[in-house]
Amino acid sequence: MSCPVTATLGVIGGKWKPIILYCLTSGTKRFGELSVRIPTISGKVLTEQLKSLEEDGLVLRKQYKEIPPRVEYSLTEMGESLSPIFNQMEVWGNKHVLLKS
Amino acid sequence: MSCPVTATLGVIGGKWKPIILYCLTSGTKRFGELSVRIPTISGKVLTEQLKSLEEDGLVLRKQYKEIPPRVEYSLTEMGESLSPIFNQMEVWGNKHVLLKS
DNA sequence: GTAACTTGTTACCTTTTAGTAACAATAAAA
DNA sequence: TTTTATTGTTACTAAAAGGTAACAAGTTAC
Repeated sequence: MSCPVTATLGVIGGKWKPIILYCLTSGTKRFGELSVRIPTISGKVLTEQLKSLEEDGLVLRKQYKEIPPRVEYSLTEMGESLSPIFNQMEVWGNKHVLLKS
Repeated sequence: MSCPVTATLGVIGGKWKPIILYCLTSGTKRFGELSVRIPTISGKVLTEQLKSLEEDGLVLRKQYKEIPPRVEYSLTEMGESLSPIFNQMEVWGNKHVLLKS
């Protein structure tokens, strides 16, 4: 594949990944915190997407051996490097969607 | 909805819209040209997505009354304003995906 | 001793999304 | 006169994605 945008979308594209990644740009979050911030995603799907992001090296999963379980998700360096994309989305959304209504 | 990134993704998110929009950043394209540049999308879905993008004011559809039909798609001013987002995706894709292999 | 806490997994079912094939329309080329 | 060209639409089918509910595990609080 020679198109860099297609390549990027292959990793961060889809219905849920961008929002999950964006949530993590404001710092480490537990599973439950992510669920609260993204209320429309089901637990099953959140688990699946986080696993996929971890496999792609964008998200770090840190599990504490406690009961009840505690798991923290954060961005890797590669995940952090996505921030310019989300910054631009933020700028655009403020200008073209939120200020419209 | 108060999150600008969620707002942006509501308009340009999904499996196909980003790539269609990105294709159009390099200028007006006919339906057939888009099909060639995005070979994995079926005609049905391309029609559906273009219609949705048109309804959201990102894409302009210009139909010529000729036989065989000729239809040209281009970005509106609002669609053009997305380019910083795609530029950042281009930068990221080159750096983190394409140069890896 | 029983319930609640948290982060999952799994099985099953529903919904959404997407693919395929047939059809339309008509002027120009073969 | 039959085929080709282009951009769709529609009906039907297949695949992907997502939702729900049950279950697990062990410590702490009731």
